Amino acid sequence: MPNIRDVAQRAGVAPITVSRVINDTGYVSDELRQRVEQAISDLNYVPNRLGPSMRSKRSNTVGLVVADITNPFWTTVVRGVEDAAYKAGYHLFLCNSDESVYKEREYVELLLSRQVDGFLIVPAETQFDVLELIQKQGKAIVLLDRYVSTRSIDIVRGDSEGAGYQLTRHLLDLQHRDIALLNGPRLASTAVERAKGYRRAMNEAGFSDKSERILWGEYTQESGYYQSLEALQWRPRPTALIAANNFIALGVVRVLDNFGLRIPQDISLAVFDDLPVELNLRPFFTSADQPAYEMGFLAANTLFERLGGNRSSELKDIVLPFKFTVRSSSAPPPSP
Amino acid sequence: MPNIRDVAQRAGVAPITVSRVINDTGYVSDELRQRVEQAISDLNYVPNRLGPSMRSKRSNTVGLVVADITNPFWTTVVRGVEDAAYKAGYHLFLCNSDESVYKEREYVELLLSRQVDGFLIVPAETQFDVLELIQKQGKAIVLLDRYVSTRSIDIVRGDSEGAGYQLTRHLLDLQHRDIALLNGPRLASTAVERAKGYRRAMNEAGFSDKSERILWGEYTQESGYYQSLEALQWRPRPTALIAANNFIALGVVRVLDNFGLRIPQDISLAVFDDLPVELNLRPFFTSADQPAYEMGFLAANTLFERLGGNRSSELKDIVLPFKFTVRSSSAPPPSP
DNA sequence: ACAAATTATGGAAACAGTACCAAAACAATA
DNA sequence: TATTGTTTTGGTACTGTTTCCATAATTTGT
Repeated sequence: MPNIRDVAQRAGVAPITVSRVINDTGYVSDELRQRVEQAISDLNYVPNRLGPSMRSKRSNTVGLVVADITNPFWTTVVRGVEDAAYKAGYHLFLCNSDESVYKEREYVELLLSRQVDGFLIVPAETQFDVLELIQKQGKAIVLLDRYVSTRSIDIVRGDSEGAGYQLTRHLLDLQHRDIALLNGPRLASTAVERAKGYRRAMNEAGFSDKSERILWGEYTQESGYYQSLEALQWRPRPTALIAANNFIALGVVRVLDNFGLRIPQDISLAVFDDLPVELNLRPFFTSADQPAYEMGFLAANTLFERLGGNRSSELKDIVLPFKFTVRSSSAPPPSP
Repeated sequence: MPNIRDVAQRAGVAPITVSRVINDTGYVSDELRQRVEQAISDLNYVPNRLGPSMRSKRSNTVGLVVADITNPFWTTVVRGVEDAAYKAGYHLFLCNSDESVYKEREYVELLLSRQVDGFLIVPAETQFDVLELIQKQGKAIVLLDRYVSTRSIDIVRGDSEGAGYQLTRHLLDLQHRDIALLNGPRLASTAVERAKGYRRAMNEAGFSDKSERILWGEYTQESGYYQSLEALQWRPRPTALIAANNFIALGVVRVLDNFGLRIPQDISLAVFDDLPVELNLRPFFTSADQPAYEMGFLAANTLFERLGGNRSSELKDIVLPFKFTVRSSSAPPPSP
């Protein structure tokens, strides 16, 4: 692989002149420019951006750490990030944390050593000390959807609390009284917020905190499966379930199918963030959808802005509205 | 951000000694090692891997260019790649080509200038001259699923021809005679192969090439929508449709729903690569599933092997078997 | 006791590009 | 003609780390 000196030699100029041709900076006569361009194409020269990155301490790369790109919600977020990065001339390092704090830390350290300019992260837990590490290195961070206890970080997130309230309220309005929330991990801020919204709606409807029916678990289909198995054993049996994400909902449906319980005739179901409509054969879930693509796009642009210079500007906490859609998975409870 | 010299100074040693401590190479006395480790933690020192990358011409990064991570099939492939990369200590640059040759080229050039060690690519078209560019730079490539006309490149792919044959054969066995294939782009090798399999089955059943019913389009829901609109106008109307991927199938379902045509009573449907089962509420499509995760995992490992040294070994063309599952979207044609 | 091997440490150079400074050639102005 | 400004080109230094080589210091072998 030729370097800038090889090109310079072939064109009979100094390396710096080649640099000027490539980057279109400074003065270069037409004659030299032509000779340089010829040499570049003769040698199939591709400039090496590692050198400049070392000097300028800017790599134009960003680390993207998500829990699992297999989940269509995050896929769409990633897609938004990617589009924004493409437009802004940044490149993405894709990392899957699998909700593991250990893997998260490992990735962050590796990304730091690769000199990424900034981070887009979905933190696995609310306690997030890796973050300190990043900030000590003077790198920018923007959180995706989930916040952490240290609040001094930019974040772009969905309105989990509001969505929790809305879904619960919808079921209450249908006259449900026994509503179980099949929630995500206690350590995910989104799950905490969803529970908050649920509680607010329940309290407003005159239920005390004691009648809370919250099951903490994970954002997986398996978790949804076991959570609904458990919820169905409660007496009185819940007449409505709220699934804290799309995967949990899928686990729920499997269980209800097994038990021969019809949705919504026997039991109602409302869901957070849903599958993207285009993946759904026949849209069915009453759901509160988060604007996944916008979340990714906005978060990335927030990061790039920070990297562009305005480090001083105030902390951002962008909360995106959800879209509530009533479909056929919710109805009034069966008459007793 | 401190560098290795800062650490060395603080520990009262030479930079090279710090390097030895970090990488656990060569001889270092316990005393110095301890002093160095202290200095590292005092300064929050994170080694910069850009320097060594420049010297060694190995960045331990790989460019991953896919058409669209929004498609669950590719998402799963990417996930397989990511897992393999994590294990092998590589980092991934994620790029979305959107099936555009232009974007593809742009990304490849950028990735080259970032000194990636190799490429994992889903080529947008069968003609792929960007590839030459890569090979001229002496970088390794492994293709994902789709081959290109120049066959001198490693590839890991699904058995598109076999799956095409199997799906068609299944419908023929059910006594369908008018079977339309709603296919992907003419320039995608997978679509070409799927058509081949379809033809082979049709010919075997005694149909001449003239009775071919192939509609070329794109691997999108929209394309599936318009393709099925067209196919339904043919006389005799097809009694069965084959969708060349999951998105096309979703477009088909939308149209059939609109027309009030029941699946499979009025018309049968068989599908390539399907949605991952875990995303399907109630699995429904008779389908030929490609092993997406394995494809990504194997392709990545093939690349890492090449990067590990055995450049000389012979060309690989790994064809993965599909999984054929009969579900409720296919049945005998309605009696006339 | 002396040579040889082992352990321990450091200096210089190299990777690729560009920012900064220097310097020449030429044109325009006083 | 002298001065100033503009255009054009190049030399040097710097980024962070490690490979290669050199040089001690210490231990082992005979």
